[in-house]
Amino acid sequence: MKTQKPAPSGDPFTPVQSVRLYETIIEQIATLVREGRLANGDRFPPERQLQDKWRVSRPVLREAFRALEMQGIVESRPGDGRYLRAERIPSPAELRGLRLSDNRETLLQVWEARQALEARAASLAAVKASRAQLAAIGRPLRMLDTMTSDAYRRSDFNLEFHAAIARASGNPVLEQVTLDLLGRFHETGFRDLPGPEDWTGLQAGHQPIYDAIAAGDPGAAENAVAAHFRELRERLEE
Amino acid sequence: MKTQKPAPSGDPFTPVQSVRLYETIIEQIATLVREGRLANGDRFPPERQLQDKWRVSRPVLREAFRALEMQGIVESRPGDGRYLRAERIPSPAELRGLRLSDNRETLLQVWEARQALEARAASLAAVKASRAQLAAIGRPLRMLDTMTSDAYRRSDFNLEFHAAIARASGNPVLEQVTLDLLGRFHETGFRDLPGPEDWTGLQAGHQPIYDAIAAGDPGAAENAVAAHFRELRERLEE
DNA sequence: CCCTCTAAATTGGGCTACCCAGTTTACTTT
DNA sequence: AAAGTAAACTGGGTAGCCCAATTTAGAGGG
Repeated sequence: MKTQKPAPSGDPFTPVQSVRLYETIIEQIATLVREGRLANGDRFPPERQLQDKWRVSRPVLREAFRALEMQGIVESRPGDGRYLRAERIPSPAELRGLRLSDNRETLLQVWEARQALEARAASLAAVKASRAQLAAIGRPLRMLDTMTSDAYRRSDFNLEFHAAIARASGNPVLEQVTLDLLGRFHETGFRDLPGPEDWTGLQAGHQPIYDAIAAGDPGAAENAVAAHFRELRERLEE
Repeated sequence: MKTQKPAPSGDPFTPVQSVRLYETIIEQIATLVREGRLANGDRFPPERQLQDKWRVSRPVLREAFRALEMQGIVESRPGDGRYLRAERIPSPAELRGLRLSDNRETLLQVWEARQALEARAASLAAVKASRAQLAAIGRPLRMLDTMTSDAYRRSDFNLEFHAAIARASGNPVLEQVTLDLLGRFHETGFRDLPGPEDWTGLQAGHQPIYDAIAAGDPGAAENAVAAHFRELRERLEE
């Protein structure tokens, strides 16, 4: 942490979080789709037209479309138009992605979701992992073993280890979702958690996972992941 | 499907997908964070200053920040400034969310990830579901049973059923991730899949899940979900 | 000296108007 | 009828302006 401003959020009266215009525009678009006035491959009306219909400026319109564009819901083709690339528009809550506070509870929740996903990933990896992918899993493990004190880089290697397993599952969807949670997990204070001294314990939990995958035993891999999470969970709950 | 323009994408030479300015700005921001020049609670430099430093217009800056804002990575406070609300900025690929094509393969991948998550969710729901939540699971099931031909509304009830289980898990993170996949699954052509005639088979797969949750048996719930997915998967693979 | 109140500076939210480059469309020409 | 060309249209991007909320600095009073 750096300057770490006091995070001005201590006011008792709720911040009310005024609604941004671009959000209401996203709502409008969602309505458009929900009512069936626009289907999957269709082209949106041009900016200038929507701007007129919804009474907002072009920049605001573009903010909304940009946000949807990044989610893969809309595709923009310069000189051509914008196209719907989804069957439905997720609710604002879904679009927002999950907002995690960094209390112990949400940490455990992320943990739980990760366990479900990574157990599966490990199981698949045990069957499908290539030699290169196996090496990718082993590398951060060895680094983790070698490193001594640098907690920051250690946490990176921990992330790398789990990411490598997700990748080795051969399922891009599983991988992306796991990566996402991995990221959010990092946010939610990775270093708070294992006592700074028992990094060896962490490593001890990783090794069996690697071994099971290397041995090509999906059941063992799944169990090893479950055991790893269970142990860290217990350490966390006390 | 409606007008369904021919989806102008058949050109052999790759579309190259020119990089948008706002994406490069996101890269810049990510770099800022990666290099440690900005940490979690910190405030960003003001728009006018970044605009000067990065040589882009304010609208472009705002598009970038808006996109990050929707992901919960940045918080904007009018009259105050923008704050980092994450430990790291996801890679562009992660930010993009997953782009799914609607071939059979990605469908199976989504399937796999869903199975991992929903089995867990059902297991948790069996232990923690309240009466109201149980009712919420049962309702779409009954509707599914009653309805006859309207495939569209049927698919909605199917979604509702799975969403209710995710919610009953009591784990918001698990719920959100599942919901996200559920949405993408819908995109990827829900109706292609079960033969339009054996909706009863679908219902037959749902019932045991409900029963196991109602009975408070986590193991049975997990197995019921696994069986349900396995069956549909087989039907899909042929 | 400290607290309170006020006014100016700062910051994000939003709009208007303009220019540019790629695409499509319509029209002319061959 | 086919090919070529110019105009119209569309998203990408910029510049400059105003507004409201917030912070900050300073004046004033105890």
